[in-house]
Amino acid sequence: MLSYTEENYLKALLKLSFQNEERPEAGTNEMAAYLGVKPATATDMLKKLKEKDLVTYKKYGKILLTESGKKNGIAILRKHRLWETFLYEKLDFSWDEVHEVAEQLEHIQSAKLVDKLEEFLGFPEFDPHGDPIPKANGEIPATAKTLLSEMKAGQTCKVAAVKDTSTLFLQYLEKLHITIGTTLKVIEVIAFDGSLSIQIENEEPRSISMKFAESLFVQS
Amino acid sequence: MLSYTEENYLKALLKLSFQNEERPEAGTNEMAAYLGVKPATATDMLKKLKEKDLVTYKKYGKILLTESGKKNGIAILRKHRLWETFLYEKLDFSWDEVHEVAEQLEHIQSAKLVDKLEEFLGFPEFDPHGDPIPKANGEIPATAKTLLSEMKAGQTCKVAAVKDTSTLFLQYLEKLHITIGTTLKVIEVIAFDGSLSIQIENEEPRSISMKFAESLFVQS
DNA sequence: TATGAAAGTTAGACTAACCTAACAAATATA
DNA sequence: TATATTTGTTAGGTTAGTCTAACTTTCATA
Repeated sequence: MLSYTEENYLKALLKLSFQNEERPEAGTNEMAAYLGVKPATATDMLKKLKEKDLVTYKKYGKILLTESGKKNGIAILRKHRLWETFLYEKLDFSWDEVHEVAEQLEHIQSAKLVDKLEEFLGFPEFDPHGDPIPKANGEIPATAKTLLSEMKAGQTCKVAAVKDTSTLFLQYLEKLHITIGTTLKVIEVIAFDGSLSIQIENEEPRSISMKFAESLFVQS
Repeated sequence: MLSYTEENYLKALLKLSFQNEERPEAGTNEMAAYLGVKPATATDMLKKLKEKDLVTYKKYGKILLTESGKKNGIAILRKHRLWETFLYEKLDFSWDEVHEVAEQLEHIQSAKLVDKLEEFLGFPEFDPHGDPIPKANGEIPATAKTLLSEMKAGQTCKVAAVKDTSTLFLQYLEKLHITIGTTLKVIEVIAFDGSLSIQIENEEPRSISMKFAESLFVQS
């Protein structure tokens, strides 16, 4: 049985490994920063996780999840994303409100609960942010990797997922009526600053920044 | 903000106060036994709760919830019973499985979550065990107080709530096809041992023990 | 009403998760 | 390559919640 905190370390490591596929290992400071604790605290916990064979860890070395650690981490991510979906779909939470509550709900211990919840939601493949929901067996559905910023003028695409899940960005998306599945047409690409002119569904074209275009995954 | 443990102490005290309306106060040992900790541990925590003005506590004295403590306790009970209802109604959990998971879910912090959940469930007044679900304002719906054992031969009633929520009893009820709302007719009362012969809906009459009859609340 | 049992408290210790301050290793760069 | 910066570790301390063992108060009853 893993503690609340141990689970958070595993999830953090998993998320960090997703952020950079080529380099799935993380450093102590990186972990600490991600979790909002001091590096000394992370060092202690990493030793403990190593004892439990959840991570590979050597003094001054990089940290990597073991098979067991990965399995556990994925299980937590699965719960997190299923709960996010529940909050969004069934309880009418907005895009930017689901994360905080799901952070708590993901630690509820009950195998039956997760599986029943998944069934209740109709076995969704993606959460409200477009992130893939791991299956009970640990499989993770394939996901779009194309950024809106990679699109060329004239191309049409659909919003597949958000890369940046900060409240500010999510609220901005809501204001623009952009959600998962929204159709976007790239009207013009401004070479000068990487900004784009896009058409959201059938609305008037509007300009968005490069930062914005690099924060949305799309599917053409 | 209350800790997980503090919340459990408040809920325990509230439940103990319901068990005996005339005597809403509890003792240290009683609390400790209920929570599965040692009396010394309870003493420590009670001092802490007193500092926070959640209970009235004096050395060697009885313990009582303050207004604030009661309000907090009721809020937790509300969450517990709403989650139980969710698990039973929406996720197909059985009568005896809901409690354990709800014990965890009741500690999730989000005012919005509770209220949205209540709305999603259609503002239920009673949980799967027939216990009243406190409203957002702290009001607790009135509840049946008549025990099946108080019924006389010939009387008909409906099951309103279970007094004993032990797994063994709940599973036995399921086996007998008794649930909240089931109609029971008392055929005969055996003076010798307090056992009853009852008819469950339209099934053949069967005999139940006094212990059984004292564990079910009914409404005539 | 004196006294032994029951109920409750205190003192001291442990663990998990955190911290700060000081130090050590690794890495980047002048 | 020597050194400064970054990264990571160690040592020692804190808090919440728990424990055991010894002690004190209260209460029931002989």
